Amino acid sequence: MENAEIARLFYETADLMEIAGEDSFRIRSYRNGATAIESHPERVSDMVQDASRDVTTIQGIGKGLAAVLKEIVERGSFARRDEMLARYPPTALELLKIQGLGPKSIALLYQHYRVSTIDDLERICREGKLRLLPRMGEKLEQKVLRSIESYRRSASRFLINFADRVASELAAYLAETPGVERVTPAGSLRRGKETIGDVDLLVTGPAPAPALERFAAFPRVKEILARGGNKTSASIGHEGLQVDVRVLDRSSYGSAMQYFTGSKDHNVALRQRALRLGFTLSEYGLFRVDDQSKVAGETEEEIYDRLGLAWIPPELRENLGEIEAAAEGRLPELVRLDQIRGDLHMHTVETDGRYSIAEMAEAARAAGYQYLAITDHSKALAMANGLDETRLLAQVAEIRRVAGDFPDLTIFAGVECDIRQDGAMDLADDALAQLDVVIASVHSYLNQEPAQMTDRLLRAIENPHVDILGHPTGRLLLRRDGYPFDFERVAAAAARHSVHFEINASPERLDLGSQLLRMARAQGARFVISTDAHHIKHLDNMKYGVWTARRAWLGPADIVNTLDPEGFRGALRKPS
DNA sequence: GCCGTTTTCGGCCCGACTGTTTTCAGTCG
Repeated sequence: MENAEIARLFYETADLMEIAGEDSFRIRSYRNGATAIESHPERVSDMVQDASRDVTTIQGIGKGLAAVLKEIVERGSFARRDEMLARYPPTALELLKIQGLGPKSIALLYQHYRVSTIDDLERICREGKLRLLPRMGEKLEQKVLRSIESYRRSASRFLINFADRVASELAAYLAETPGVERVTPAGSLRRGKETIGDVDLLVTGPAPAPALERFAAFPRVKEILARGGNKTSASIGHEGLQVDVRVLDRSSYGSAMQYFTGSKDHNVALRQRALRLGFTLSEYGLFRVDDQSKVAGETEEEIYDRLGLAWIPPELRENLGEIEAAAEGRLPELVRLDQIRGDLHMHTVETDGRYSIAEMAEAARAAGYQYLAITDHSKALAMANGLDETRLLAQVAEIRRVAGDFPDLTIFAGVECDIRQDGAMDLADDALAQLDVVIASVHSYLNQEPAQMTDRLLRAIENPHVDILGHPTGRLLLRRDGYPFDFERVAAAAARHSVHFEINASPERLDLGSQLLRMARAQGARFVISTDAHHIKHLDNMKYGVWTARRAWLGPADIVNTLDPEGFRGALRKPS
């Protein structure tokens, strides 16, 4: 069983326990355990089955959860989960996603009205029955109805490029307020998470408060959700992205940045550390416990410093070992956007791109790159007018010709070759042999059995011409899960054959994601970050790929396209 | 249910806002 699946059982049970009103510390232990399992680089179910291994060596797993793990591996569930599911239907968990309702209210709704689905909840609200329950009223009823609508519309998450664009636009708008000095995004956007639930903007300066008024007057505000002296929340645009704007005093700007950047798990661990050292940490600063005197707050650096830690890059703040690493001075050197020297996956008008080879090269030059690879689709992707061998070789000649006009750039001739149903390449080996770079990607038959998909990918990796595995899981964020396969086996094979995994920087993919990247690196794999550009403006997406790599603790040495053109050429495999 | 530089027992992160109440529980981040 995969770690993600075990973690899901833990999270689900913890949520149900919360509705059941069980001990909150025990619930926290289940959640901590889930996080630990989720991010563990090796399959925990394998450890459970190996008598010589001990799962309690994993931080957050003790005797109790070890027994639970054993039960899960044996029969796919465990006693406490079964007991919870007997008390509350699993659909009740969905109600936790409705804003304004928490576990207590959900328990109450279930007790009084047997509400266990979103549809039940909507009916109860419409009938005016929610307001009859203790501590609930008409306003909550309206809020819940609005929240149901928004939940149904979008499942309330957004692609990172959309959130990033809204944040930049608003930051520029708010920065024009007199008295405002700085506007900075915090939250999951600053951490570079794959998808974003809402955007936090922090505003400071000599007199920042008027920024809240200006925010409320922003033309694209759809609905004001909350309005206080320090914070205004609104949903923006017809998409309804929630943006929270907070105004802050300069003296606590650093602590607020730290606090609102999160993640929650990182902050909890940091506050625990603060307490051990005799401090208490909040969004207002770091204070001594004994006399409440403030010791830090203006900058994040001084807060981390007073806690005996190096400053931790936001992408690492998930409480996945970064605090320990910062304490011991062994934070990794993370790859930076300015270290990327080439983009290795892009399409042209020859298939489904919008620009010519020369225009793409021009855009790559403008992005400051030393090289690029033209990698159009192969013939199996008929819908995209994919290339057969003849057209491909003609394009190679054309690439070589255009390259003459760009003496300062290396233009690699490549292809994004389909991996066929059985793992064969869509183009003949002698054609692939003419190319500098071959990306192999799956675009069809996504519903194969995991074992079949594993064999398919392994066969592709074994083809001596293949250099890169393109968007390796095929996922589309918020739309489609990746196809399942034995990731560890594929990663080990990729490492063995020097086939690099692509980190596809398209915000719709971000594939591989940070979780699998860490597993792949543990197997010895290396990576390229590419944009899969179909348009010159897509080259700008490189930064999202870099964020994803950073979230996986990857450094420049892990990323092959940080090398110069000759170095990169050398890192490609040579057919033996 | 976890964990240990004070601890194998007794702790376990912090504050604002909302709506419903008149002193605060629940939710949220």
